[in-house]
Amino acid sequence: MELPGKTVERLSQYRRILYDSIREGKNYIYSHELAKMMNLTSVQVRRDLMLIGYSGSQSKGYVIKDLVALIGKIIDSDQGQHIIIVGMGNLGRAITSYFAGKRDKLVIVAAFDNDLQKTDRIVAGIPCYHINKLREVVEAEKVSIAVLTVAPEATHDVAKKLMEAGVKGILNYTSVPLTVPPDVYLEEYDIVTSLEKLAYLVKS
Amino acid sequence: MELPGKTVERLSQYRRILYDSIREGKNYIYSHELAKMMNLTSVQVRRDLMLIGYSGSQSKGYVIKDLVALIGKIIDSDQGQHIIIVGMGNLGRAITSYFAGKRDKLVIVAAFDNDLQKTDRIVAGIPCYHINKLREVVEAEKVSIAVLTVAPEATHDVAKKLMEAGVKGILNYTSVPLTVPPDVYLEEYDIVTSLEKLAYLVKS
DNA sequence: CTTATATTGTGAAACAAATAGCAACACCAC
DNA sequence: GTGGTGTTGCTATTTGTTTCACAATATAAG
Repeated sequence: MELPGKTVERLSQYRRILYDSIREGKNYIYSHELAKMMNLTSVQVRRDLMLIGYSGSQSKGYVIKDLVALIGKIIDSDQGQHIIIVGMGNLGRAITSYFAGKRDKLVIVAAFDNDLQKTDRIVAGIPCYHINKLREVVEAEKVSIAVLTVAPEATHDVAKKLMEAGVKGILNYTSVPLTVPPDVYLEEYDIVTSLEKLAYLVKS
Repeated sequence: MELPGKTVERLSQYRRILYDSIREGKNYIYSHELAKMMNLTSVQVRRDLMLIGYSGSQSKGYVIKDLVALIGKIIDSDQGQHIIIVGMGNLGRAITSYFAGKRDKLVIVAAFDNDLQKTDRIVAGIPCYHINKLREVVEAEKVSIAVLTVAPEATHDVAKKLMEAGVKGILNYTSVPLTVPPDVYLEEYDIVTSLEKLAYLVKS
């Protein structure tokens, strides 16, 4: 099953909201309720759920627990996936502490930096190694995803090392656009670009 | 002129790359060179430039200086725009130090927090106020854009305050989806969602 | 039982974005 | 000059995503 990227993003967010609903004691939810909480239309919610083949009850809506389980089957891997943070500056630390323990199936297992002050220690709760141990750790820990928060000038070099070590997903927070082969997946979010886009929109 | 959102994002990135090229002493650039640096096709570059009405020379390519100037006319406001960071935790500080001085026409003028340890001081180079001074500062400094990095439970409340104070663009880095009226622009980037999307892609 | 209401599920239309294809043109080598 | 090459600019097409419109269905009320 080949899901549109946007749908996958929304599934992740549906799940988070549904966890909250479960915590509040809800068992069922209507498409328009979920839509309202996510600031989109009920049609879009139903379309997304149709794409993953989930059916609700026409009077009670969707069974939250079942839906969460199905989203889990789609997004999560049974054995979980291991993540590393490369570049333990402000942003790297922020992401690490923010994410810590948020998801069962996604675990940040290590961080890397080239600053000897930070390496071979626990930083923000996870072990931080020198960048030259990257390959070793990636292979030993079976790391599949890397978050890239290094300085711009190091980006290309580090990205190359990551791919050579076998990382298949890169979340690039640097301002340098990357090129990856087709078997590697890349998500890029640049703060300056986001702010400039807003500046353009606000201006008009 | 109504530009596609994706085109605006790319324009921001073209400009950054073009600055580098100028620094290297280049005066002209071909669509395929720019495309290669950004990991897209030359057709896409030319179409973006067509949309903003820029014409290059058929043999020498585009005049970098002129192109940068035109992108500036589209994205920047003459008088510049003022930005605030709301929530001076790890992420807020990371964004502040990362962005500081990166752009002439976009200036971070203040930060806000509810932690008295951080307020009424300079944090990461900018003045940090208590959140209850938000409206006052937004009006005094003519702030048009806010970066939201507060705790999830405070998100809705703070977003409401921002809009009441007259902020027209919100960059939401919290995990809580926001709803905004049509005259306010919103960009949302959630780390968990990005990682889960990668997890889905890597899995298959 | 019948009707009114609220919901899901989905084909079709509309919209947005990326890609392909090609004419027009400038330059170079000869 | 003339032909070859490499480039831009633009139209048409394809692809991906969202929205519309409505049939089907379950429930509740009369």
